[in-house]
Formats: sequence, structure tokens, C-alpha cells
Amino acid sequence: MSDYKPTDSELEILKLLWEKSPRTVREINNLLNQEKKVGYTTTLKIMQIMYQKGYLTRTKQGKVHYYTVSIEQQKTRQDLLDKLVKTAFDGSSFKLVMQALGSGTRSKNELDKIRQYLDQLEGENND
Amino acid sequence: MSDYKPTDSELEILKLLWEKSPRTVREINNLLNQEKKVGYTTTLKIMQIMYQKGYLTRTKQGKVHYYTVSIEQQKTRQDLLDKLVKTAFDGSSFKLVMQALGSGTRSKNELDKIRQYLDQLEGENND
DNA sequence: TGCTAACTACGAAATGATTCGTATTAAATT
DNA sequence: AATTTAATACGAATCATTTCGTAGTTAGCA
Repeated sequence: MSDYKPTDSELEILKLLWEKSPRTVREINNLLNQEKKVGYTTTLKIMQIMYQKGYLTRTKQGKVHYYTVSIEQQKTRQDLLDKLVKTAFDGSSFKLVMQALGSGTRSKNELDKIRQYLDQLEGENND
Repeated sequence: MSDYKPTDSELEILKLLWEKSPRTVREINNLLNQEKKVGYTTTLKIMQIMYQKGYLTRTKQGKVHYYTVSIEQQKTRQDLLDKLVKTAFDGSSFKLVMQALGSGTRSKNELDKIRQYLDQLEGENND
């Protein structure tokens, strides 16, 4: 299975399509423009490239293309994480987790959920 | 304080300089070549750019430049993490932590260290 | 002193991402 | 049916990164 390394622009679009697919270029472009000014043909071009890369599928209805995201969010996130671990954390996802935990305030609720998850993991593996 | 977003090539060099500074271009290039073939002037150019960006400082001794890393590993890692959280994890570092925990096997030792850290964090904040 | 080896500086080519203008095509309206 | 509207396709400009060749400079040695 290949590794997905979408660019920042692509990630913005993926995010919207993971929320809801399919969508047209027009819809995506309108949503993007709530954040910042982006030309329609810019969005079109990027989505065409994403289609070429296999990140999106599309179906034609009338003259409009409806785009659907075809890569999983989970897998994409994992690929991006793996890359960061490899390039910036000496290949140690433990180091990454510790650093991520250290930044910002975290609610008791979140901390508890992490603890629960750790317990669950401990049940599964054994080193 | 500005955000550091070193490229992949820059990160490879930073990694070596965080291990030990200062070093010469020649030294870095030799180390890089243990992994893959890289031309000397390629390494030189990248280190010159990193110098321009303020990632490195240098002092001249004879005709040789000795380069020292001038950005903190901790801060750089945090910037890269923050960017990933923002672009791919809906701005939630909690989501990132959970995903990172889920991948790969983790030793009991690591899990315990994470638990300890969580306890420590809980002592500090209160939501 | 003059030659050689090694280093730096600089420019330019190649690649990928981003942006957008223009041409074309298809649907909808008059 | 002709015109207008809105979509797609395509090519080109710009920008950053990566790569490397070449020219120039400096230090050390014969």
C-alpha cells in the first residue's frame, strides 16, 4: 500500500471531503473562500491533480463533476505521523507522544481517555 | 518567536548537528553519504541556505566554516507537531496522541513512562 | 614564490506545488 | 436556435527545494 503525503492545499480539501462527500469544485471553492481568497480555477486544478494521484474519484452529472475522497483519513494521518516520527523524532513515536503530551493544557477528561487507551493497549501486547 | 519549518533535507542536517556541533560541511557531507549519495556542493548549498534562514551560525577558521545549530530541537519538534495537528488532526493534539499511541507495539516500560507523565501533568493543570 | 588541494560562492537546471488566465464545451435561458 | 452562463481542460508563470557544475579564493607545501 502506498504512502499518502498530501500537500497542505490538498489536506484542506481532503478535510472538507472527509466531512462530507461527494462535493463539486464549486462547493469546495466556496468553503475554502470562507477562510481565504482562492480562485476557482486554482481549486479546480488542485482537485484535478488529486484525482490524478488517486486521492479522489469523480462522477459526471450533466457538466458537473462530483468528487469523492478515496483515501482513508485514518491511513493518511498515520502516514503523515510516520513521516514526522521518522524525520524529526529519531524514528521514535514514543518521543513524539511525550512531546505532544507536554504541549498545551489538557483536560482531565482527555487524560483519562488516554489512560484508558493505555490500559487497553497493555492488554493487547506484551514486551 | 518565529516558527521553524525545516525541509526534509534540512532536518537530516539538523539531526546531525543536534548530536554534535560544530561541524564542517565536509563532516556533514561524509555523514550524509553513509546513508545515500549526496554531492558536496549540494550539502554546502543547503547549509548556506540554513545559515541564511538563521537555523545555523558559523565561524571561520582558516578557510573552513564551522557550523553550529542555532535553533532548539525541542522548539523545532513542537513547531512541526503543531503544524501537523493543525493541518491533519482538526487542531486537536489529543487526536494526534491517540492515533500515535495506536500504531505499532509499545513496551510496558514506555506505557508506564507515559502514565507517569500523565500523572505529572494532572498535578499541574486543572480543568 | 608558485603550485596544488580543498573550500566557498554563485548561477542555473530540474522538480513539484501553487496560482490563474484563456479556450473550450455543455447546459440552461430567451 | 441563438445567446448566456457556468463548468472543465490546458498551458504558463511563479515560487521553493534540491541538485550540481564552474569559477574563484585561500592555505599549505614543494
